[in-house]
Amino acid sequence: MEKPRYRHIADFLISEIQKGQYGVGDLLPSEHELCRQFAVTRTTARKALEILTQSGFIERVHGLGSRVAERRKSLGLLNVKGFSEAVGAGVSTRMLIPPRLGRWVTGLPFQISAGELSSDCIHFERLRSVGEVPVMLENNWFAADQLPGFADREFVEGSFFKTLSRRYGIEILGSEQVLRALHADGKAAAMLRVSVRDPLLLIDIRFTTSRESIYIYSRLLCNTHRYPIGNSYFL
Amino acid sequence: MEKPRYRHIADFLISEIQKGQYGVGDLLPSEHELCRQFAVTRTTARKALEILTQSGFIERVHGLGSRVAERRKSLGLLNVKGFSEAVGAGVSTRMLIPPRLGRWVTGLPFQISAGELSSDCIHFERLRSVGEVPVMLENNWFAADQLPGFADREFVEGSFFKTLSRRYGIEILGSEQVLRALHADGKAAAMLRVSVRDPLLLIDIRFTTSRESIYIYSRLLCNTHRYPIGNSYFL
DNA sequence: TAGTGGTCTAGACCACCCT
DNA sequence: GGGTGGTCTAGACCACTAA
Repeated sequence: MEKPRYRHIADFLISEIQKGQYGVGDLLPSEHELCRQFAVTRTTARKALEILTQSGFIERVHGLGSRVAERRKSLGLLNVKGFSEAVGAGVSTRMLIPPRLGRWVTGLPFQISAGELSSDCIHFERLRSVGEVPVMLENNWFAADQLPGFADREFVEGSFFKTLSRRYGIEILGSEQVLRALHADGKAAAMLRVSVRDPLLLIDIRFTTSRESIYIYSRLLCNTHRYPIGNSYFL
Repeated sequence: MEKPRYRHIADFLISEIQKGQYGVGDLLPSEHELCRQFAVTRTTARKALEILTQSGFIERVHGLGSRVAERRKSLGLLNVKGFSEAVGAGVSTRMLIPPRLGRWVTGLPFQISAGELSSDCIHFERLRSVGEVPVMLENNWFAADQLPGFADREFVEGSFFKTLSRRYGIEILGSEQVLRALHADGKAAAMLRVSVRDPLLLIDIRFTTSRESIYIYSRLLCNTHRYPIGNSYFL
């Protein structure tokens, strides 16, 4: 039942990175250094570093060390290449409904657990644009009792995921997505500045996190006409 | 420059699985058995098995062994949960244009290399249905010179990917996808039995494979009205 | 050249599965 | 109980990076 030592070491290093003790590009302690600090052999220290590698926290360079990596390039479809990455400079985000207590969404293609439903729900809505073109209407829901004080403070660097990581030590581990194409209704058409009945892409996402009981539910409504949604990943 | 021993062992085991020496659910030789066969220590044998685990070839069960797994659950969007898996029994595939030499597609959001363009192109088109409902029109393109004799034989168990794996030893390693919602044009509407201007989901995919020079290009046109496209993965 | 990560050996103890 | 995988130790040699 005890956590293995390599897991302990990995968790420690991850929390250090999340706390900002090591910035992007910095070198983590070497394998031998970790062996000394935690009184383990290199096999064990290496296994810990391997976890960080495969989770995308570090890149290992032969002869140099373990370098803290740019965080996750493609986390499902939410990290939208072709707009927040590909387009880069011209991307902006406007908060339409700031985080606050609200009703749980209905109609998502995921089962929301009884535990979650018994908690209050925090919801917020944002509009993402490329230049002056609105391209994505984004809604997010999650259980309030797991993230105390969430609604009271600004996001870390304007990023929801950075806020989860830095403030609560929560990492996104994976996601489940359901995609549909549909006609724009009146409200969506107005928000995304398209015609009613124009085709839009609806993406429902359930993110799993490093805390077992916490899921993040997102619904993205995308105008893909000018900026299609890109997504890549590798096994 | 020499391949490490664990890589040798992993490659050997993968080729055995691809050749069908071990079927789904079968147990691979145990770690100790591999140690004997390849005259290595457990560390090395384990590292080989870890590669197979992370590539999705096997599942390891404590106290039992390494069991050959059902191949890849979520390979990008092509392996469509919510229809070919979720719906299961009622799924059918009809070959509209069997594999044959054709023109390279234009208009995909990927750069097709000069090497590929200088080769002939094999193309085929399939229609996938759930029960009587056509839900996806699928087109595939790839360089003919890399897969000799491809057009001359039937698919292995009706599966394109199984054919690549069993016949050519090629595994899909990852994919890059671009998504758009668009109006159905006349041809698409007829094929998918929807109205002209109904919203459809267009998915363009570039698959990377275990052979560096080989890519598979796919274009999927999906009627998501009744059967949305599902996709999940984990880091 | 000193320090780093990559590979590998030869053991050990334990928890788990099956019979 | 016998075999399996999970964890861990205490070394070794090598290739790579940076000063």
